[in-house]
Amino acid sequence: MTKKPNLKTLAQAAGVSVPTASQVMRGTGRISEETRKKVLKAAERLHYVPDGRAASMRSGEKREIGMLIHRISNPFNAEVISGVSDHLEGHGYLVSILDSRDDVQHQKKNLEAFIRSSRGGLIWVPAHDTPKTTIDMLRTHSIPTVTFLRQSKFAQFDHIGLKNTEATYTATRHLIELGHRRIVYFGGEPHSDVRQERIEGFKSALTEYGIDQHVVWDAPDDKSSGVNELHQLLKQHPDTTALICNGDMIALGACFALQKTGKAPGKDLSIIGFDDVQDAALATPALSTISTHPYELGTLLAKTILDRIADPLQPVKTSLIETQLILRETTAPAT
Amino acid sequence: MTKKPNLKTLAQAAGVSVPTASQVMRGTGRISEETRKKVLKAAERLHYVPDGRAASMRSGEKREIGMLIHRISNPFNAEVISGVSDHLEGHGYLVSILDSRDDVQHQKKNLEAFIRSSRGGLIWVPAHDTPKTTIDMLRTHSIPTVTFLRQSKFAQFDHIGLKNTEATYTATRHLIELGHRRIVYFGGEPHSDVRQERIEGFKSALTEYGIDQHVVWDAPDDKSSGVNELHQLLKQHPDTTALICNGDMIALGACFALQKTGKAPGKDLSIIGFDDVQDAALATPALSTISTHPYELGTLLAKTILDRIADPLQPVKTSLIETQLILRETTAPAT
DNA sequence: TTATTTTGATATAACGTTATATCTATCGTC
DNA sequence: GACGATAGATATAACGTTATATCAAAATAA
Repeated sequence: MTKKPNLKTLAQAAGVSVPTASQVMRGTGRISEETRKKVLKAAERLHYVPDGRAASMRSGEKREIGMLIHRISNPFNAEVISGVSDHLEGHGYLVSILDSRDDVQHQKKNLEAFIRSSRGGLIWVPAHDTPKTTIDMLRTHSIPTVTFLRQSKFAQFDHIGLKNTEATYTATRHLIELGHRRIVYFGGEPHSDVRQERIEGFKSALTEYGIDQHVVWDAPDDKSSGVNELHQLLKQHPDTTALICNGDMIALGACFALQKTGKAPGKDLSIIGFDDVQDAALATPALSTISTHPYELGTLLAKTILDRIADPLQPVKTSLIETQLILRETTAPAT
Repeated sequence: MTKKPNLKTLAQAAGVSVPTASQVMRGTGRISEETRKKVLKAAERLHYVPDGRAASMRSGEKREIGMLIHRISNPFNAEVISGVSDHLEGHGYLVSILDSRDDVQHQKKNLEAFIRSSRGGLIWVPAHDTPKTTIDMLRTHSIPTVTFLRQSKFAQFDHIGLKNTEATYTATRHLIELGHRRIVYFGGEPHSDVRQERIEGFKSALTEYGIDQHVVWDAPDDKSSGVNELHQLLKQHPDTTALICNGDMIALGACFALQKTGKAPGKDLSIIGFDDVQDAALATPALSTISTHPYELGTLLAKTILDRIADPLQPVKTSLIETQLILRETTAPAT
């Protein structure tokens, strides 16, 4: 087992100096065709790969971007990641993912390690209730950062978000025009800012049509919670005719629970989800939902972080992505 | 915007030498309580964070493990990742995820960048048809590597896998004992070794019971493919009474397609999935499936890579995880 | 011809750590 | 009071790169 080759051994093998070898490997400087070939040949033979740590430390360039997100298995996030990776790989960056599991402890640990590792930038979905100290940590080390989905209360980072208020406003209005009057906002956790925005759109549509019963139901955003909580909800508010859900998963859970009791989503209770995950279109009945454009969001994130890295002092930017109401089979006129 | 503090500025601020500051930060060496406090105070004030690149380069320690997997959004993988992270974070490692999207081009790019970045180890699901050159690249740089799910044909790495053959053997046998005779292996891609193992178990059970019709149906492992391909399958093999599926997603797709045509999974066609994803239990009807133990698998992966790092020359180990046949509502006696 | 530029290479220092060796007090021991 | 041992600090070099300055030889210009 021979030791790992470095520039020194490579230079010796090729019969040139260390800086020359370095220049050949990077394609910079003035190098004759002859020595170029010599070095490349030796590099091939030795399987030489530069040490990114040393290179980055000396040059100050960081060719790695981290994404710290709240749920790695969320299919929406997976699409975003694809968009980010495709764009950044094209610019020579490595994109690596960290999972905070929406837990501030995990998040803190990950961020500390992240800062130590000196990457080029951070694309981040802050965990719920992220404390100010965590934000300060990032600010202090002036790491190029873009948040998405959730915006930090405490610090100004570049941000790409969704037009949440507009989205739920449109969805709620659609339900009202179908004749629904008892509409419940279903799911999400109380502390979530994104959810707050969505609730705002929900309420403003209701208010606009003179409906003053604004029911909001807290529940985790997953499928099993949708199953369990729907019963509670209907027990407490039996006159409910429609749901605006905080996510597709809880919406699908609600559909499932409804069917178990012999009722039909759409016919007996109109349900609108959020995200348009793959399952939404494939469910029975197919779920009406609000579609975002995750891949495009990813591309925009990539561009934004590159801009920020290129010019760290430019003013902070916020972009909001349009959403689209997709009507499938779980929405119908109120009876 | 002041410059990033380093050991030198920290040492100056605390009025000590650089090595002393370093020792305090790492808690090594002989340090008096007095100077310890001085340094820690200064570190706090300056928000000092060590540069992991420099530390790692000098000490040779790499406190970061990479996971390169084929589908980041796969809920099974998410569980594995949790298991790995929980264990490795406890040992002071940062776990970062790379997504190959099961594409050898992406995989190669990612691995090259990975090698440059000099991490401590790799936990890897090789993409389908991973070429020998890619394996050689890893071997040449002698990176501590553990594969899981899929094993590399060309190189000997530590490996954690599933008892695939045993799993499908048991499942198939169960179907036969329920009276089924026309059983089809449904889904997966022809090149997959894992699938090959599963097909082996499937066939050996059939053979054991004297059934010599061994139908295997190729199809991508996602839900929409299950929906589309089931019709083709039933057209070509109308006497099919049961399916062993290559994954839960395609199984759920098949259930869905069946229901669309007015038939009932379980009653009209028995279906067994693989993985036991969250949706399997929540579907209507609930999916019978083969459960693996992803979190435990993750823990085992973490332990294995730590062992390998601790002693790179020890003999290669392979462990296979037990699976469990979970009977829900999509399996019933043949009529 | 001499002066000047260009080409192709190299020497040197620096990035921020940590390992190793070294050094001075102070302490305990007989 | 002489000696070795130890506590607590530091000097120095090294990890593997790249940026900058430098240099000799060849090419071009005056």
